[in-house]
Amino acid sequence: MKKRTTLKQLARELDVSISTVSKALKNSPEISQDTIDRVKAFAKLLNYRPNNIALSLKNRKTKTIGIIIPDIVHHFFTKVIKGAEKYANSKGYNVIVGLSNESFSNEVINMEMLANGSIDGFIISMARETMQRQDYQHYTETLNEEIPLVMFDRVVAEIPCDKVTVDDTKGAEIAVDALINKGATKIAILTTKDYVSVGRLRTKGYLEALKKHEINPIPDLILKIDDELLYEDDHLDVLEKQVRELLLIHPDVNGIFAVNELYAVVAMKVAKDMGYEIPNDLQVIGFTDGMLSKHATPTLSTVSQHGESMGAKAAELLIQRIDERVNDLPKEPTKTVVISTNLIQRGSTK
Amino acid sequence: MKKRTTLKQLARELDVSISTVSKALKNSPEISQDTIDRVKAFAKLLNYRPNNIALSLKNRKTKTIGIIIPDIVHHFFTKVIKGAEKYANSKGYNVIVGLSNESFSNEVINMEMLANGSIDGFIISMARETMQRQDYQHYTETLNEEIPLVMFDRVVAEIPCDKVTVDDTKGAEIAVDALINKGATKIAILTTKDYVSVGRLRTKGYLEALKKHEINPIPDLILKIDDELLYEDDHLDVLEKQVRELLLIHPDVNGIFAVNELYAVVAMKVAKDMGYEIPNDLQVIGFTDGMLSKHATPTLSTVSQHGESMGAKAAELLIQRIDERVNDLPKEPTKTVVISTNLIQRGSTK
DNA sequence: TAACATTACTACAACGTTTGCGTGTTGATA
DNA sequence: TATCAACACGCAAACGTTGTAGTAATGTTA
Repeated sequence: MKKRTTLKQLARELDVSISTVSKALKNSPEISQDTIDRVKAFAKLLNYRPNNIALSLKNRKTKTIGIIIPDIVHHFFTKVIKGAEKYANSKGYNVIVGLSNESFSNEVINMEMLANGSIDGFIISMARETMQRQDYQHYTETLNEEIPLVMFDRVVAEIPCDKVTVDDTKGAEIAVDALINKGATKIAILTTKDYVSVGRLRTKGYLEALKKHEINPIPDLILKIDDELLYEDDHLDVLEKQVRELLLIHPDVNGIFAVNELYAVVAMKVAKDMGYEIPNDLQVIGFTDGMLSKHATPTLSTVSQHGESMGAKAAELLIQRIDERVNDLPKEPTKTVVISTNLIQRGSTK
Repeated sequence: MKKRTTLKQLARELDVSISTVSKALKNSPEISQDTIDRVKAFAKLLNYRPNNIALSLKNRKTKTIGIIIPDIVHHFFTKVIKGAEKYANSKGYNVIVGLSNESFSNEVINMEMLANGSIDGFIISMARETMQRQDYQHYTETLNEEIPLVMFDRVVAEIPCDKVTVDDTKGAEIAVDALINKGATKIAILTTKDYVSVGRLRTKGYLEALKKHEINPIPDLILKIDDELLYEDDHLDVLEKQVRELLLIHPDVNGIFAVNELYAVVAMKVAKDMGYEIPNDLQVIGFTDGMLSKHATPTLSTVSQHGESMGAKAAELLIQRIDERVNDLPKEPTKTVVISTNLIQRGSTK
């Protein structure tokens, strides 16, 4: 294996010491201009570039952050990565992604693979299985080892770390409020099982909006979908069937709020099949602004989560913590940044 | 900053040498069972884990690969990452992602950030700007430094490295062939400017299918869209306008082949607006099987690229090269693996 | 009992950097 | 001409590992 150019090689060929070469490349005043020029010219010739690994070892920091997400084939997470990567890069950091694939053990393994010095900190959104199990040991261990950790979107109160979330409750409330103001009187919600924090919170917002308008919630209209394997192709059928049943039993539903865009699009599809005209007979609002919302027919009104901002904010918080740790600054109390949502009105509402 | 447990600490506390600790943890026969047990117990107690960076420095390999892609908010690339990550992880590798954002300089910067020892090899899909400029210096430099490089999807013949592509020409040909067999007689293509290799190749396939059926290509029906900024929201309007004009001038077009799913979905939308009924009046096939295809109305028939397989294959080729390099094995000639596409028939074709 | 083998360790170098400190050579000053 | 700065550079330690070579203290053999 060819070895890359090192200081040692430059030193040998130039017949000076390694330290001289190192210092010359850094324009140290200890070194004569003459030598500096010689060293630099030769270094350029041999295309010398300092070995990052050696630097990481010496400085005890890697300038790399790890992002662990449940799934990358998912517009929202993708946006978050983009935002985080952009911010991190601007600060000289690289980004390693780990995919938990919604599995607890994958999440643990991924974190262990990285927590051995490969990264300076983590940005994490919990795997579904981790939420179900409520086993957070790997997070606390990470924090015990003083590896900074920032959670986003799917967070949990028990872990004392910085967090970036969306105001799920408020976002849902605003969406349902909008449906009501646009004339919807009987509104269903397509949500997830309660262990998914975002599903729970958005359901809460739905209920609050109803309450505000003095509408009694009807249990039948609250569809808690088991999103296990939802993104696997076959399992959308289940969702379709449930929505169809709902509309058969309650044909006068004239508003649907879905906690993600996929549910919303599927609901629209079913409704259209059943003869509903959107948005006249039935108005629909989703959550998460992705490709589907933009290009569905009709285009889907949706609550935008600003994934890119979330990613950038998470990276910012994390890098602050890293600095704090490296420079032994006093520890600030952990904070939770709430990124506000906003409702994007499109064709699925009046 | 609290320091993590190191061999040195263990050694000091156990009152043995560092090497003894190191060897004990590896069950070296040089060390007595007694000592091995003591060391291991103590190591466990202090939660010792070897520092990866130190190992990377010593072994001169990082067990990390870099993936540079134009954009992560893109279903296809996301699939590729997923496939690559999965394979890489199974081989003990981590994945760093770099986003070029379609910009040449970002691509170069990202590669330079990583080519200083942070990674063992690259998996790359070219930025649009790089394709336009045809400036491949950073690739050749990387190869000169003997850093293995595997290109996928957007590849270029000039660079002597392993490649993973899709049979773009064949895939397009099959799609257009299918349209013809299903009764389409006047088929338009929505493609990109020629510097995008996949656009060029898919156009070629389109032409070949026409030729096979002895249909004369009509220049008007070949829409080469400038996809600069296409994924930025505003610029879809341009595409819409072009498709509308095409259908106004040639209202008897009864087949459309689009080189990606977004073009296809937009085309369907315009056509529906203009009163076409899909698939009866007009059949549409896209390329790349993503979320949009699955959930558009009607669902979109599409040529699947098998992104995940591509990613896995790219990672496999790369890791082979890394092994080859590390173990000083004889260099195999570079190879190009073509992943075959297949046509997924959905609602937009008869 | 001298020579040798075995056991169970330790020392050291190396991976590629950075940096504080030491040092030899100049030229200027007293 | 002895003293001293300034200059220009080298030395060595450190970051955390691993592996080779060396070494005491035993036990075995002739």
